[in-house]
Amino acid sequence: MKRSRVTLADVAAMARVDRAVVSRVINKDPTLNIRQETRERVLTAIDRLGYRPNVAARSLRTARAHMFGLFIPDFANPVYAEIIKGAESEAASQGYVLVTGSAIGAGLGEYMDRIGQGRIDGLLLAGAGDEAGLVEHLDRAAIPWIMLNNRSRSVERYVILDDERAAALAVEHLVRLGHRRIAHLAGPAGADTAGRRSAGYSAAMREARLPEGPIVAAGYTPAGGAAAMARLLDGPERPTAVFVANVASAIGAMEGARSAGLEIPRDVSIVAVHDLELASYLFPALTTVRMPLAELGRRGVTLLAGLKPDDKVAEVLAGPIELIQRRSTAPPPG
Amino acid sequence: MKRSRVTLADVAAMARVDRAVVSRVINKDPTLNIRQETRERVLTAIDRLGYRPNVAARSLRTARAHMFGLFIPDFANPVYAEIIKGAESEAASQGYVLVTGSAIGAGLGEYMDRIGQGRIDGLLLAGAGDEAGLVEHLDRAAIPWIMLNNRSRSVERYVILDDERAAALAVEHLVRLGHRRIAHLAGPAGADTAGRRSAGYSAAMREARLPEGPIVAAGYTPAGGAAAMARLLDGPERPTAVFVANVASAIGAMEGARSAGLEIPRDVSIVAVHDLELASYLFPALTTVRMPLAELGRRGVTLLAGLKPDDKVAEVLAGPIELIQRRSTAPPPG
DNA sequence: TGTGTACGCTCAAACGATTGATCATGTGAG
DNA sequence: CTCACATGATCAATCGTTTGAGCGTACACA
Repeated sequence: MKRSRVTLADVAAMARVDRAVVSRVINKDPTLNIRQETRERVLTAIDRLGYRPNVAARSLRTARAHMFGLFIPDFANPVYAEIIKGAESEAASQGYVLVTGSAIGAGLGEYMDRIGQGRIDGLLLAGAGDEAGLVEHLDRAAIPWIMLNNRSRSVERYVILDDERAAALAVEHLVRLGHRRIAHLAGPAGADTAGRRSAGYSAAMREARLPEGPIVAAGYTPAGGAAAMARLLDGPERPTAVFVANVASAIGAMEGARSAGLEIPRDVSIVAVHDLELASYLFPALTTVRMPLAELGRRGVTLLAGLKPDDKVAEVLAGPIELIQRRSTAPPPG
Repeated sequence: MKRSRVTLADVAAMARVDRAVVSRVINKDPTLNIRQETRERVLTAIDRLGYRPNVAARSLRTARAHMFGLFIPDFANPVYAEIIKGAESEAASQGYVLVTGSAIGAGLGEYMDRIGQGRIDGLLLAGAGDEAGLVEHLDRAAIPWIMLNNRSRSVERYVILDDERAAALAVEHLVRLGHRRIAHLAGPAGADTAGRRSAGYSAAMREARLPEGPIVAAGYTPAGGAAAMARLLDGPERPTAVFVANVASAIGAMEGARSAGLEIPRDVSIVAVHDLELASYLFPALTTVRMPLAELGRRGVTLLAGLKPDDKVAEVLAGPIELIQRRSTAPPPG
């Protein structure tokens, strides 16, 4: 491993041209008029020396880092994996590097301080809430940012999915199977996605002229789902189906139902929002509503690339939302 | 949102000192001798102007980016989430930013090109194989790097876990329950972890004076696990227990067993390497061997911070490895 | 009075790439 | 023969920080 500290000047010297020429060749500057032979000398020198541009110098001069950040609450939640994939591939095709970070033992504020100024050209925030001071922190950083999957209360700067429609699809599926007592295992009280899915649930129930079943809120985790399911099944009129706001809670919800001595789907049907590969391997395989999460990440990057600090973004991403029927839903008992 | 392009010079002007003083105050330069009053003027100015150091300029000057990279194959694999968490928190406490990326539609080579030179001070590679040209790419980048969980064939530059011991713990658990026909659902043929876990399986079987059951390799995915399990159960002498090399494949393996009409653990016991929150919510809850994955990430960062490009690292991380007994293992039938 | 030295700062040269301005040379038109 | 202009480059300022070296003042000591 040899300490390669090759600079533009080294390349220029080898190719017997000015540094400016090398720079323009690398950046394909259209104003550059150059002989084919000279260009080749430059290219050969770059190759022979193994030259790679120094990002710090370039960023300093151009005030652009060609890097976007993506901030998520937790890597363990597989739902974010999809978003990351979409965002990464779109960033790559636009010539940006996407870097993903999460807030472990540190809020966004501290994270932004460590990121510093000029390291990233824009920030995507997935799953962030309306934490106090969040917007202020972002604005202090003076870079464009967009929230994914969260309609921030304070500013118009978000891309979301059609969660209401996703919820409606799930509920309609249950109604079509013949269910009438459909409960709702909702997301955490503060979360915007949770609110929209609950709204979709209510709308669909109204549409079907059914009374809203019991509704219990829980975090988007298996543990939360299990606890909430226990409470749902505790009531006098046990629901025959449950619409779960998130696949992670649904995994816990299934366990909760089993602990209560129920068999899925014979005694209770379960359908959840967000599809994962995992869903087909659960027992029973979980019926889900697939959302275009990768597309959400992709769209976020695209918007970010063309965004100025004061621009507004308020978009509900159009994209395929479909019910993936598996084995966790069936007609009600009796 | 105001375009904050505050520089050292602005701060210096406001505090009526030289830029050098501001710089030294910020970096807590011990050689700086300064009056308390002056220091306070500087601090106030920084605060009033909302100054944040420009990372590009700093990196250019110091040739350090204070950023480490972590490269993983796939965000969807929850095993990496643990590694990321450990690495992120350690990086933060050392004053580094950790950025995680994966190779989506691009190999490490292209990724490194986009990362450029000088953006990161070191790279952690988790789950990378011995792909051709990998080491060359890394060496061209002229930064320290370490492989996690993979004993690279070509260079001594890795931290791994004691996979053999993990496998032995799993097998011993099965033996203790009374199993004698213990099959092995191994990892992908090329993977180093797979090899070590298989070695551990063989050693433990030998120790118990049991014949090695059928061994089938599969990728670390649910789909791979399901297919492999089908083949395992296809033989003449059906095993009464299966040691699965990875929790993701185990999820598929459980489904494979069910498809074959078997009940877990009544007909077949299953134990897998790597614990996840998810494991308790599967049906039946999966017995696993917990490995110190977060510690692996943490250790990687620590080593990276003190590594010079030519240093060697070859470490088997000592750390707690324990069997988490749940419901997927029981005495053999009969 | 001269000298040593500690204090509390300031000066200015880097770091490596980008880019508007400039320049030398050759060619064709008038 | 001169001017205009295209071609194919070069020059040099600039981005914002860091950091070794330097500088003025005050005070102590001989």
